[in-house]
Amino acid sequence: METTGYFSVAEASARSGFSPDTLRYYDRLGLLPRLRRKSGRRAFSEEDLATLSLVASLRDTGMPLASIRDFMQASGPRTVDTRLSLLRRHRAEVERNLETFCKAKRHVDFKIWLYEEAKRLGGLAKLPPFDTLLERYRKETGQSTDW
Amino acid sequence: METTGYFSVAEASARSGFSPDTLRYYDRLGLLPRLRRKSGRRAFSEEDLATLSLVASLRDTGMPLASIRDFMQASGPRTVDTRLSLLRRHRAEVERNLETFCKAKRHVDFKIWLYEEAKRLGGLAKLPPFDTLLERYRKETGQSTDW
DNA sequence: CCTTGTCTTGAAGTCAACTCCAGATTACAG
DNA sequence: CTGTAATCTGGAGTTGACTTCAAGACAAGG
Repeated sequence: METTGYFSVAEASARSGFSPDTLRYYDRLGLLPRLRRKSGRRAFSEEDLATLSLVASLRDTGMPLASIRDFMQASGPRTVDTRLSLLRRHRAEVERNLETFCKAKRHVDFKIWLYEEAKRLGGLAKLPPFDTLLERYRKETGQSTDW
Repeated sequence: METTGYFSVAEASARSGFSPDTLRYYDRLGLLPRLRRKSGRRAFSEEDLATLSLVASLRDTGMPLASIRDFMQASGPRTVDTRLSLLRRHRAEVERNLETFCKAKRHVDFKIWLYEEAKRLGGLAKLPPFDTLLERYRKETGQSTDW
């Protein structure tokens, strides 16, 4: 149990949402350079948990683990500059991914609308020509169809 | 060259953005059930290109290729119902992914703000306590900090 | 007709991110 | 003190999505 201000792998797993195996894997990859050991066993501090939360966010926005490692291992007098530069580069990438994602989502939304329309009319065969459908969709939903 | 209304792998690649190898791979997985052959070679129709565009959107929103195959192979009298149900299930997933993604992005945005602040103050060590920083960030940017 | 470029296949290789395993060690409850 | 549960390590296995390869087929231009 947590009495020392440090957490075991199992506790860190419960608090971070990563599996124990994934935590050990991340440690091995060097994603947690400040993680300490107590008699051979990993002892996660609050700071390590905060690091894990950032790891999750970077990973969830598509940053490769190798880049997360580079970020986490940045140290020395230029730490701030290095990290800022890595984060800004990543944010640009994230912006592009979000754009791609939303565009693709709009395509999926249109397809759902289209099959709902087909269902209402009683079959795919009964749908009007594609151009007409696009027109109607834009009119009814106000969505752009730029995919 | 395109004279027959059909496209070779290379042409379909140019028009879809998928590599020729990826197109053959997708065909092998069954993502293009309506794709035909002319004397042994793949002949992509306009319809196939439209299918590929949807494949891209489904993939870009995180649908596994096996699920895309299931969607594309749905046929028979219940095609519309089957596809609608798959698409709706997927959209729910997409909604969740988008939520996760945006939350993670906000975390990254905050980190950038934090390192900019550290730079302005002349080092990480000069930053005020974390709670204070969160407060300031919320005030200055109007962003929630729910990560 | 012949060369050249594009296509075909099935199989193997790659890569990222886990995930699992075996065998050894150690902390803690009874 | 002893048994059990959690941890450790190094390494192997898995999954998904490609990517590359080798060997053969064939169409079109010169």
